[in-house]
Amino acid sequence: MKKATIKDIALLAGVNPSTVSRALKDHPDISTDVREKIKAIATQLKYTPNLAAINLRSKNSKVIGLVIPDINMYFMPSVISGITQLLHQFGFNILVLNSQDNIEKETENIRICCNHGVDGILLSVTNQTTNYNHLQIAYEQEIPIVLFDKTIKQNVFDEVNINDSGAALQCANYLIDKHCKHVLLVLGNPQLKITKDRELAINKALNAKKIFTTPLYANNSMEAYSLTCTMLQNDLTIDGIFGMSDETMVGINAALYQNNKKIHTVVISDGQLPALMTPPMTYVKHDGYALGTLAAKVLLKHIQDSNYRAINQPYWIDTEIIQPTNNQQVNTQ
Amino acid sequence: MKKATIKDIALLAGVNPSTVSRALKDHPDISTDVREKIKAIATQLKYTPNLAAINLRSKNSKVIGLVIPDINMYFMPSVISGITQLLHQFGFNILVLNSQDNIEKETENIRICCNHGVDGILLSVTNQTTNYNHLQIAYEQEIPIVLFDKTIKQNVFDEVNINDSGAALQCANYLIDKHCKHVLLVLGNPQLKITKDRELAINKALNAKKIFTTPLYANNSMEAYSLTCTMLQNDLTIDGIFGMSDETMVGINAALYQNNKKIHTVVISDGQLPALMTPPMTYVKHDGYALGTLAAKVLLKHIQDSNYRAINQPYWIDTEIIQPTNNQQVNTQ
DNA sequence: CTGTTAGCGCGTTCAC
DNA sequence: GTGAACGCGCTAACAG
Repeated sequence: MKKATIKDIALLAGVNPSTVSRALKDHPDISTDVREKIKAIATQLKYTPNLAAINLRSKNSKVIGLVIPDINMYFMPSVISGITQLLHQFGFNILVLNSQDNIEKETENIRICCNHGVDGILLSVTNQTTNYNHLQIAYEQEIPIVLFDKTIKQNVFDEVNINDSGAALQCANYLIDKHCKHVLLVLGNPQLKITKDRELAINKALNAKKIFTTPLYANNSMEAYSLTCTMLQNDLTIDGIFGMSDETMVGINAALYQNNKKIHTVVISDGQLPALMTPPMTYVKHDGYALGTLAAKVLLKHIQDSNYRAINQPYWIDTEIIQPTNNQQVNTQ
Repeated sequence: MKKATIKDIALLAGVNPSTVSRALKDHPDISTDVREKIKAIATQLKYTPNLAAINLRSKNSKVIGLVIPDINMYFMPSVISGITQLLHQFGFNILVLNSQDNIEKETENIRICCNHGVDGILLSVTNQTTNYNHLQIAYEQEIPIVLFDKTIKQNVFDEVNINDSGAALQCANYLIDKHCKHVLLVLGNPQLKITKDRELAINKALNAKKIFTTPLYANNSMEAYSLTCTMLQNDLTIDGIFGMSDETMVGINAALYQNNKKIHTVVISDGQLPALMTPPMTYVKHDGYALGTLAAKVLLKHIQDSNYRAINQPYWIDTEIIQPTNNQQVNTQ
C-alpha cells in the first residue's frame, strides 16, 4: 500500500483537501465533528505527512546537517548525543555526513547540505582543512553555520569549543602540586588547533615553574602506548605524565602497567573511562554532551533570528578536575 | 541571497526551465553550446538542486533512516562508519535518529522516517522493545526495514548480526583449554537477543564439559565493575571470566585489578581496546564495520528490488579469537 | 533540438 | 465553516 495523502482522506471524507489540511492541524475554523471524522480516517489510513511537500512550500526542512571528520572516536558520540538531544526538542532532525578526514568529502558534504535545504550546519573540520572557502556555497544561500570542536582560525562563523587552555592549565596545576620535575606530554595530531592549544598552555604553565617537559605525538592509542613505553624505558627522570585525550590515556595506562611504573598522571577526558583505568586516573573532565548542546543552541539562535550575527570569540565549555576518591576505587556498591 | 532555482537560470539564459533541467543532466537532446552556456550560468549562480522538489516528484528521497538505541562509544561508531561508507557510494545519505533507549522515542523515530519518506530503515532496537508492532506504519508504506545488532525474535524482516553463538563458542573453547571449573559470565541486558544468544551458547558449551557457570547482568561498565567485584570477593572458586562486550570488559578489568586477581578472562570485543587492558586481554573480535557494511548491503537489495523478500534466517558476521602475543605486550615498536 | 503543459503533496489566499 | 485555485521546484510527456 502506498503512502496515503491528504487527497485520499478528502475523498473518503467527502470533503475538500484543504479542509483536511486544516482539520489535521486543529484549525479553529473547522467544526468539531468534521475534524474528528477526518482525524479518524487519517489514523485509519495511517496517514503520515509528506515532509518533502511541506519543505517545498515552507522552505525550511527542519533538518540540520552535521558534518564531522569521523565518528569513530571517544569524544564524538557524546557530542552527537548532546546535539541530537537538544535539537530534537525543537523538532529538528539530523543528517549526519562523515568526511572521513578528507577535505574533498567535506566539501561535498557541505554541498549535500545545500541540496537538502538544511536549515543549518554544524561543522567539525578534517585534519586537511586549512581554510573555509568551501563553505561559501552555504554562506551565500544564507544557511547558518556553527563550528565546533575541530576548528581553524577565522572570524566569520560562531564557534563552540572546549576551553582547551583552561583544561591544560588545570592539568598543569595538578602536576605542580605533586612536585613533578619532568613531565611527559602525550599529545595527538600536532596539526590540530586543539593539540596546539593544549600543548602551549601546559608548557607555559609548567615551564613557568621550571618544570621540564618532553612532548610526544601519537595518532592513536597504540602509538601512544608504544611511544610512552620507549620514553619510560629510556628516560628515568620522568615523574609526571599528561595525556591530552582518552586515546592517549588508554595507551599511557597500558605503558605504565607494562613497565610497572607508578607516575603521577593526569589526562583530559570526556567520561567514566578514567575511573576504570588501573589504578583509576585523575582527569580533567571536558563535557562532550554539553559541547554538543551548546553548539546546537548557538545554531538555533541563528536559525530563529536571521539578524543574529556571529560574536567575535568562541563559546567555551569549561572543565573541572576529577580525582578518584578512595571510596570510588574500593567499592562503588 | 536566496537559493537559485532552475527558473532563475532559465530567465538569464533566455530559455525554458525544462531546457535547463535537461542541460544540467546532460540530456543528449540539448545542443552543446546551449548546454555549456546553461552550465556556466548555473555555476555562476551557485545553483544547487532542490532535493525536496526532486523527492516530491520522484518519490524517492535517497535518504535512509538509521534508528539506534544510543550512540555508545564502543561498538556503534564503527557500525555507523560501515553503514555510511557503503551507502554513500550509492548516493544515499543518513538521517540518524537516537531512541535514547526508550520505546516511545523509537516509535516516534519510525514515524519521522515515514514523514521524511526515507527509502529504507536500518533499525537497532532499544532494551524496552519487545515486539515490532510499531513498525507497522513503515511496513504498510512499503518502506524496507533491516534489523541489525540489537534485535528481537521475528521472521518478517531481514536481520544482520554478529554470529553470537559462534563467538560465544570460541570463548568457551578458550576457557575449556585453560581447564577452568567455574566461569563467571558478565552479561548485558538479559532482554536482548544478543545477550540470550551469547549466554545460551557459552552455557551449553561449558556445561557439556561439566564446567559450572554463574551469570551476572550489568547495564554499563560501572555496574559490571561493582557486580564483578562483589562476586570475586564472595566466591573464591571462580577461575574463569567471560565478558560479552567492551562495556563489561572495562568493568572486569578494573575489578580484577582492584581485587588483585589473575583469572583467565576472555571477552567479545570490536577493537584494539582489549590489547590495551592491563594485562592485555584475550578477545573474540567481532567486526562492527563489516556488520554495518553488510546491513547496508542487505537494505540496498530491498530498495533496488521491491520483489526481494526477507530470507528466513539472519545474515551473519563471523568472528575470530585474538590472543595477545608476548611481542605485543612487551614492545610494539 | 526546444517550448508547453501538467502534476507530485501540501498550505494559504480568496471566495462563498 | 468550507471549497476552489494557485504555486513551491522540478521533470516527463507531448508538441512542434
